[in-house]
Amino acid sequence: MYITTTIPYVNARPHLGFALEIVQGDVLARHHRHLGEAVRFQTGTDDNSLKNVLAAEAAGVPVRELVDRNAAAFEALRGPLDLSFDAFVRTSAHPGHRAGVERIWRAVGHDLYRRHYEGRYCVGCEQFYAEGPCPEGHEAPMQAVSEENWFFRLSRYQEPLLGLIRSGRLAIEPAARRNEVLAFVEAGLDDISISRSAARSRGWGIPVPGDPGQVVYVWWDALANYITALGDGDYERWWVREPRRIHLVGKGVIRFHAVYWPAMLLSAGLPLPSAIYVHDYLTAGGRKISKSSGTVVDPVALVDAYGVDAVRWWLLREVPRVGDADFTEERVVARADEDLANGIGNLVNRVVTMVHRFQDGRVTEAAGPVPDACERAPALVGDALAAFDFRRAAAAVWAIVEEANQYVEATRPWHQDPADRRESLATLVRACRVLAVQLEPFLPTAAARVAAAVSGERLPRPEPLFPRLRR
RNA sequence: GGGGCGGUAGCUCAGCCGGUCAGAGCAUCGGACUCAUAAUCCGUGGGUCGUGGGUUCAAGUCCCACCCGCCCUACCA
Repeated sequence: MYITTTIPYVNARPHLGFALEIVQGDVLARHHRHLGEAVRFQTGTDDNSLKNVLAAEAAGVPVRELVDRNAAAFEALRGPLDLSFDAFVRTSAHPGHRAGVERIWRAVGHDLYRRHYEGRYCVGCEQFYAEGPCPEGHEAPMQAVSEENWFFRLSRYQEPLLGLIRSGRLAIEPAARRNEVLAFVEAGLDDISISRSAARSRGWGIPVPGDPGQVVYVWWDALANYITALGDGDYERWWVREPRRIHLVGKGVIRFHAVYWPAMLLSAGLPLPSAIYVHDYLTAGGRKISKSSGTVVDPVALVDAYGVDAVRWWLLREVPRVGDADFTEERVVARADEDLANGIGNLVNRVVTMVHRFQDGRVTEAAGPVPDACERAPALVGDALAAFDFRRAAAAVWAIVEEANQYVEATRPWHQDPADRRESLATLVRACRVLAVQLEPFLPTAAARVAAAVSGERLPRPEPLFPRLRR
């Protein structure tokens, strides 16, 4: 399975919204590796946008410097968020990217033409708008643009796209997003400008092959990363032979991924992604996350404050598949205390403590069945993740904890005779081991701690696995 | 203007093709237990399922209109 996240602009440091996407990708990647499948999980940064140029100008630093610094901050999410991406692609630095963009440009040459264009461009969106203020609320004034650009005959691909999307060969999830894209395509597609003058780009970006006065439109450039970052051999492996090529994207960039990108690929005669999963946004305290309103949440600071387990768990356990989710630190803390400290941590702790108190740390193999949730979890998690429902998947893992605690209450090992107790504790230890396995894609380090706490014939001394964050 | 998605217990939400669907979790209250990070387990509370019509033997569950929120799209003025 080939999984990608979008590659964010690096005009600023990463915020929690991107953390959501990359953690979701990480869970998918870990889950499928767990199943023994070959996985490539790729992320990166969009270095070439005009937005980055303007941010650098505003900060009074060279573009290269600002881009390098912020891109490093994105790549550095790996540690704090426990990410397992296999490749990190920077569009201004990856050795194969520029050549790949040029190759694609030439491959779609039959669909390109030059045309004078006038429009109003929102740098915040990296997109043209008809009139009125930027619908996304970006404050930078619209740029009146009048220049000759390269255009792509998107209009040719209306019917092919409709066929692909309707047939499901290009899956778009959730269904509401698929319908949204269909409605957009059915309304008719205009050709799109895919270059800008080098002057307007301040010389930043990838020059149009054979036309150094023009720079490739940043979206065209950025989308290409999904295949340019694959070397020749990997391209074949991951974009041609691999049947599952999945893009994780936010709702704001759906059109680029579900319309422009597939059309590019069709024009170039290349395979399309197999699925696009569109997640919605996080809000912070009920407000849209934005720099201007001071609602930006730094995922690294959150991890510093509450730990990676609390942050990942909240993102996975509470963010719904459809619809925005509201972030507050209180919810992160409450969820962590409830599920991690009082739930998983306490369960493992009470089980291991009993094993030590009653059996000197020794545990045997369980003869009887484990709680149902242990048996059901793998299938439930698999089904939920196949539907990109991370919350439902996390709930299936959580059910193990719930049933194991119920098992403790039902058997009351401290009142059992030694033989029965040995069986009860063996069952509980086994349940904890299953829990550790199932938890791994979601909370890799926590899962390792759980596994270590219940491994071996003689268990280590119990230690709290999760700190209580409040109370 | 057109299209789409939501509006279900205090909060967050499940409820697919109509007939135990009026539910779960949290919070509240009560009880149990003592192995555990005062953790855990059990029970309880009752909300006209946005509003008004309609179809049906039967509607959160289908149809129509309207109100509210959000999204996509187009832009009349």
